[in-house]
Amino acid sequence: MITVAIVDAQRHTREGVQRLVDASDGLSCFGAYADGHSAFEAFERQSPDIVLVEAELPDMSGYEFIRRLLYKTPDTEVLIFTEVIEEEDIFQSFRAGATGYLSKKISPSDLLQSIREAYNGGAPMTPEVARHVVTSFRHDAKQLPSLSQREYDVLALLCKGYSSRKIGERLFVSSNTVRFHLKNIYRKLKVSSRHEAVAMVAKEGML
Amino acid sequence: MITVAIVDAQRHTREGVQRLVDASDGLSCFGAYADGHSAFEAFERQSPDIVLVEAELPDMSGYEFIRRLLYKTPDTEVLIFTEVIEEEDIFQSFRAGATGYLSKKISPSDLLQSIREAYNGGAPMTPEVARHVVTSFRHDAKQLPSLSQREYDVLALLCKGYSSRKIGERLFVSSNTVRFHLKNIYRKLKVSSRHEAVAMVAKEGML
DNA sequence: TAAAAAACTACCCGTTTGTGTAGGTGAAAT
DNA sequence: ATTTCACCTACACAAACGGGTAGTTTTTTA
Repeated sequence: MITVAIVDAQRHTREGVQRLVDASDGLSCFGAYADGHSAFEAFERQSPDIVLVEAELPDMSGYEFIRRLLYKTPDTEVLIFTEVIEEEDIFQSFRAGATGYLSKKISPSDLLQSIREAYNGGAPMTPEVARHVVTSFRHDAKQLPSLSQREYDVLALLCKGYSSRKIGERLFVSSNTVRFHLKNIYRKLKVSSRHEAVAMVAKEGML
Repeated sequence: MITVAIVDAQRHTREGVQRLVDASDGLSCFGAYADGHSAFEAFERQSPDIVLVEAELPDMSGYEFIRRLLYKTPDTEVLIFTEVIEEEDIFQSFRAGATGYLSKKISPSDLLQSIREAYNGGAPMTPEVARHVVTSFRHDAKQLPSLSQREYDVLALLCKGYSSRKIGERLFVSSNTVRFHLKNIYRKLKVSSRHEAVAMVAKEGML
């Protein structure tokens, strides 16, 4: 039996989910709560397997709720269940540890299916959300100045925070050589300091 | 009519997909190709709406295929369709511009459903893949040493690549003051150079 | 095999940086 | 009311850095 809790300010939503879940095979409603604090209170002794939570609760944001919940019970699967899909909120939620992100427009059967999918190691998302997530990985083929293999090695170590000397030790060359490579890297990247280079690598997501 | 092409080394797979697609409503098979080059040749005049491609082709990797294809026709939706799911390959593919990532274990009806979803602005993924993608966003709530507001300002500019002097100009303080703040930032972050600080900010995703 | 590219080392010079020390202001907390 | 904290400035010194020049070896490629 998979236990499901719903945290949502609207009574209408809570009751709807509760009825749906209780009426389905293999799922049972753990509880329904109007805000974050009453949910935490109820989870004091035992937590549900799955929690559906709104992106914005009256007393805290959805991702704050997630962060605090997972701090106590990291194995709970949290699904955002929201009316409005906000680009930034998607990423905040996943960063906080959400397992999925669903629109309230979803059909009842798809909602049940999503809950089961989350329980079975998936990450159910509304198609629109999935597209947002996937496109966030795209770099616009911003192709990187062609660095030589050695330059990549040096740059990689630089981005781990190593100094010229340390990089030299790692690569079995002198620090002079490292600085020589750095000069060429700077030229190709059009920067003029280590921290600029590291910043650019981070921003462009290269390497 | 949505046109679908399949690029896969195995004849068995190509023929299976071709038959499935042609037998379905609203989809038609644009063509089936055993490797990247023959696909590009065929796409010379016109491209299909959707391309299913293996993660590893005989003549190039799946993501190289994607990169080159999208360079010519950015509106094509490419779905990876693969036997083996490799963590790293998922991200490479999405970075290259893949719209979805499917396992060959998928059921025929789910495959058709996925193609339609891709066409309609979604990003179909096998549940396992979705979970990988979503967890990649998680930072383990590694919360950052508490920096003061000013220190955050300085750090932010540093991470944009500015020098002490430039930061000072931006914040209307002397470069000495900037260096003073940097000292304190280093102490709190347990680093001892600008590029280390930038590297840490990038890695931990703070700021 | 010859030419080109990459990798390596070294030295110089002016600037920036890291670190320490020493102090002044104003606002918030006790 | 005193302390704490963030914020600011200044100066000094050694170390590291960025940029230039110059040359050797190794590997790739034509």
